[in-house]
Amino acid sequence: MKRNLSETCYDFFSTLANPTRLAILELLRGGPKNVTDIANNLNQEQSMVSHNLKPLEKCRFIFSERKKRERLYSLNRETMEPLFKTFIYHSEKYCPAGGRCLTEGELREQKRKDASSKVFVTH
Amino acid sequence: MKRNLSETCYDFFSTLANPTRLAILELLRGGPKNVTDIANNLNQEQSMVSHNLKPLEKCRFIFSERKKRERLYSLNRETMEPLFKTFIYHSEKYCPAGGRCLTEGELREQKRKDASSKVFVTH
DNA sequence: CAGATGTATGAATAATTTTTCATATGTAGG
DNA sequence: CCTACATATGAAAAATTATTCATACATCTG
Repeated sequence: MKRNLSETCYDFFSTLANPTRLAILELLRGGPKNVTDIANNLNQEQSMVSHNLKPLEKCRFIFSERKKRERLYSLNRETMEPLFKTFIYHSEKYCPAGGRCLTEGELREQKRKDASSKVFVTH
Repeated sequence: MKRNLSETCYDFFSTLANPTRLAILELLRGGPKNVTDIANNLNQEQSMVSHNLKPLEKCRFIFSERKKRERLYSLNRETMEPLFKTFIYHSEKYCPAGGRCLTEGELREQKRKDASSKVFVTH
């Protein structure tokens, strides 16, 4: 029952496509934290943090273990660091507009640059 | 005006978090295609394909160039291949359930395995 | 075991995103 | 310049996802 990339990737990327969850992942780069700490750090409700931790753990971007009363969440660095690295490389090379995607005008400008510097690749 | 990861990553990952767009990216691994070809291959409306091509190009996951009447879209392999590679590695190691995220039961089972095989990392 | 602390859950509402359909724009050829 | 082909766009409707709030559950401590 092999499934193709586009099917299997969807959970993976949609779990990452959320500002709160990305903020949690970034926070956990600094080390394991419990739910309350995460909520305080991000200025978010505890229940919202819990709701968002669930898909992150389901996809195993984070791990968790109980420690006394609390539950410590930690980052799956093996996956997340390469992912962040690819993002950073891409955004620095292709999206120099402060790391975000391009506006219409910026896109036109980039395409012009690409064309003149032969970076443009059509394969 | 440096922005943190969680802000800048959002466009990047949310553009990938869509089945149609993932299918387009996968299709373009096979080489450049025009809009009509993509629509036919995916059995989707042309307008829907166009709508989905836009964010992909905005984030520069794909490039495009006009060729006579049509417009040829091609994959930014430099970004997409490492991304797919990270996904495949992750899903094979952490989500052996056919490449998708885990169900409740599967997650418990995995955590048990992690614990016994010392793969579990808390950092 | 009662209370305190920490976390998870369900369900309603709110917000965002996707899809569709009609139509506009852009380009090449006769 | 008229027509056909190729692609893009806007706006409404549909679908999905996020957020909130109340409350349940689980664990530790005295």
